[in-house]
Amino acid sequence: MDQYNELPKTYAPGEFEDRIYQTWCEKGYFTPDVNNNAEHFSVVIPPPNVTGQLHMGHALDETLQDILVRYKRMQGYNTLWVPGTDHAGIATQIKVEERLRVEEGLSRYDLGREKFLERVWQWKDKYEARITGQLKKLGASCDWTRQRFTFDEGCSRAVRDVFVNLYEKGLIYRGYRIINWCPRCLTALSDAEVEYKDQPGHFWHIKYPIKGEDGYVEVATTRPETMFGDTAVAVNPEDESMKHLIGKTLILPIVGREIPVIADDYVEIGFGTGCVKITPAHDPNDFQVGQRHNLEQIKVMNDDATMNAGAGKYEGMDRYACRKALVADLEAEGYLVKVVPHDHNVGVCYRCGTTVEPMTSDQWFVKMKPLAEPAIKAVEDGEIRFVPERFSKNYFNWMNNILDWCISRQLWWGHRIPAFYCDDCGDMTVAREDITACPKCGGKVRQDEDVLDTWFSSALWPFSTLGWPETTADLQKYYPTSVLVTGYDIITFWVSRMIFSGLEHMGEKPFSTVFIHGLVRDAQGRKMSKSLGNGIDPLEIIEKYGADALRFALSTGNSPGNDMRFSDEKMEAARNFANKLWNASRFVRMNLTIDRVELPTADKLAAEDKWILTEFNKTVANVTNALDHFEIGVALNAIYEFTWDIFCDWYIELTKSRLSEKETEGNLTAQNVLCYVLTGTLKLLHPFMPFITEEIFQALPHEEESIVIASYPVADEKRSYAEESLILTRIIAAIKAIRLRRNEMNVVPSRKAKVFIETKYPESFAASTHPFFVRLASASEVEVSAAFDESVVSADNAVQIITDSATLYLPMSDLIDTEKERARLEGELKKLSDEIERVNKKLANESFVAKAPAAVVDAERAKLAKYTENLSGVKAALEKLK
RNA sequence: GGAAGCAUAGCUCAGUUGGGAGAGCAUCUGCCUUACAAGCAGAGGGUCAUAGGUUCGAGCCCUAUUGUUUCCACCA
Repeated sequence: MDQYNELPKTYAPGEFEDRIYQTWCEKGYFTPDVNNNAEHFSVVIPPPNVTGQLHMGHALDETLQDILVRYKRMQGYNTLWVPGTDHAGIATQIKVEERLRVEEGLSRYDLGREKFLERVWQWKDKYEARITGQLKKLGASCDWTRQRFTFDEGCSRAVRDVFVNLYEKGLIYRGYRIINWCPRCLTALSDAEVEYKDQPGHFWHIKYPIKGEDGYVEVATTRPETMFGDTAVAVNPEDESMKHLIGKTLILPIVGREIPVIADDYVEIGFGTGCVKITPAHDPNDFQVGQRHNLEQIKVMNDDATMNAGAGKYEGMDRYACRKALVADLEAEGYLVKVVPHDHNVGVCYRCGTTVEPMTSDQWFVKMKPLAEPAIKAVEDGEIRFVPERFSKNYFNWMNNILDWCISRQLWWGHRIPAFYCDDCGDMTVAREDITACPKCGGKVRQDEDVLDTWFSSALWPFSTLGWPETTADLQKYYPTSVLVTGYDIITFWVSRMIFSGLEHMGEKPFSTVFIHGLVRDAQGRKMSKSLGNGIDPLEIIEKYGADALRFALSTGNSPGNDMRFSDEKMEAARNFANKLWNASRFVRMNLTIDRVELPTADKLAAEDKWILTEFNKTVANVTNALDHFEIGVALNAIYEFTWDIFCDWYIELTKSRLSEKETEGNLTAQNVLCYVLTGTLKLLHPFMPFITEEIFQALPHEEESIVIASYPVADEKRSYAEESLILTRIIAAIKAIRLRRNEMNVVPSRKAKVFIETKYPESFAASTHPFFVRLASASEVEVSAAFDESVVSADNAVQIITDSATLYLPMSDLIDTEKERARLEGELKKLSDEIERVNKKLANESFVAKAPAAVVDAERAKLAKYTENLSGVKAALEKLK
């Protein structure tokens, strides 16, 4: 045993986690051989944004991935986990701008595009390194030789190719459309990037005078300042009360411009005033109406949401200042009918929270319908599967109603759109390589200033990271990837776009399974967020409890798609489990003399050995089954229960007597079984808690160089002994019964007493003469007999305990309160009678006996027999008490 | 407005083909039984949201209701 490490007295994860991770990397365990013929299992990491550091949500996501990846690696798959980060265009740019403003008082314009981008790259390097460090701390078994970044050279190449391909197929176009505009970030946003928040607001009812008449039309609006862009008022053609207005001309108050009344069924009869002001340049619905009626689009705001010349005397005012001033003026001039409070949903920028302004603008779009169709089909046909399945509804809902995707962003940090405009002839060229001269006239060209939506590059992640557009060995081996692990909050942004991108550009789905997890919430169930300040830093947790404990806490009780709460209590429970495993291993380690483990043949195994092997194999089957179904929490729970409740609480105790007899065959057998089961348990647990399992693995006799590359246990039927395990079931029941009775009688454990056992299974209890039983029965000595021997013990001086397989007599008359004992027995009598009645009723039910499976009926009959027997035992005991 | 999830012990949650409900924490009792007090041995505690239905049998399947969370759409 000398060649193996000792285990220090206390579990101190900080002492070994970093060291172990470094060794793993040096040994190259995480770098698969692409030429290995084994079936592949590949995962691409959802690339964290380089905006900052990892939070608990990431820790959960990475932990789940690592569990799957390590599991499959141990099962012998050619396993690859590609790590990387996302440039996160708008989010990162905001961060860097913010820091520039705070620290240097500069804007990005002060620096200029090139210098500003240099700063962003510096930022990226810093945070990418930080994120990488965190992943390593967490134990993520990523292949760092294949690390990628959405804005690295290869990914940029992929983006460029995809853009040109789609453009050439007519699936990317440039158009003057209405888009969501963030006046703070000064960029267009896609529909997915707008969040809706309930805000209190008002309906302002305004009079629009009818030209040539005394009357007026009353319109209601939540955004009066857009009035300057009105080019019509619409009414529903079916609305009898409004019909007479159609075709008339109105005069915009304050402005004095003339606009027509048009008919459009977009207007809902009965809602509001029945008249809707139409502002095609500042409202998506009005834009549609405007298209149908060929209305002029008048933009009344600048990019920063101040009013432009279209707003006349309000030019230069902020939109809200303008609103206030305008309303005041309308009121003063008698145009304001009333103001009604009205709560409504306001779209805000998902990055900065500023209220977005719908605006017409020149932008690039991806035509979605043709791309969405095959993507919908792939999920419908089950080629791609969501776990849990219900999230596919989410996906269908989004994909079926999808509108064209606005992909251009007026930012600097991102993939520049490869469109070149000629100064001379005005032609536009979309090119795979940068050009300087116009292919048509040779004139000087300038590249489009805009960059692409950051999700445009993330959409390509499953194949761009494997080398596409080159046909690399990695791409051939590892695409399509096996599982994508991510939160439900990102299905529309990312998952859906990866699916249609993979199908379009690779001709094949990007992954087979989408494993969805929930959010990590705080102890009160709130979302963790910066503004609430309730975020928990995974590094702090690792510092305090260790990475294994964090991983345990995140995976215990985890069920697919459900949110989870994170709390100190959970961390303590996790750390306690690690500590338990540590100490159990330390116990095994200090009793070892063997330096090689060989499971003894069945004839040498003691009853408890057969029992623990049987239980172990049951656990293996349960764990693998759960993992195969992504039931992470269920799998871990099975390991937890086996480790603590079965292995530690019973088996280790059961081996103590043999371990104390040095150099006997029994001792060696116990050592081997202990080692075999403990090592197997470590392997089962390794995907969940990689560090502690490796540290202990190295301290025990082992064949494989590292537990990382050891093979995952397979349930071994030949090493399961169901029948002989009943022996332990009987003994454990007896021990528990004795403990309970002594506890009820307030007998201190140190007080020794004899136990007499009367049983139908003397062979089972023969084992109980073994010293371990003495120990376990809490300081009792044991005598077994097939029949009750009045001469040794009588009811007058003994407590009787009746279990399924034996009657136990504890001669403790001096400790017993007779009345108490009688009450207890009567309680028992009542309980048994009730049970017998219940079972009798059930068995008397003819349809139950006829229709229920035979096994179930037999089980009930067996129960009845057992209860009846126990009942007579209790009756006899009561009799004797008298 | 459309859709989905959740509702189980005081708290946080498991419960995988329907066969008399479990864990962790908390509470109570007793233990320093030399691997572990980050521990050991026990105990108490639940009309499985409500009402119907299917079934011999429902925490689990179906319907409705209530509460709650989330996603999508969005009415000027």
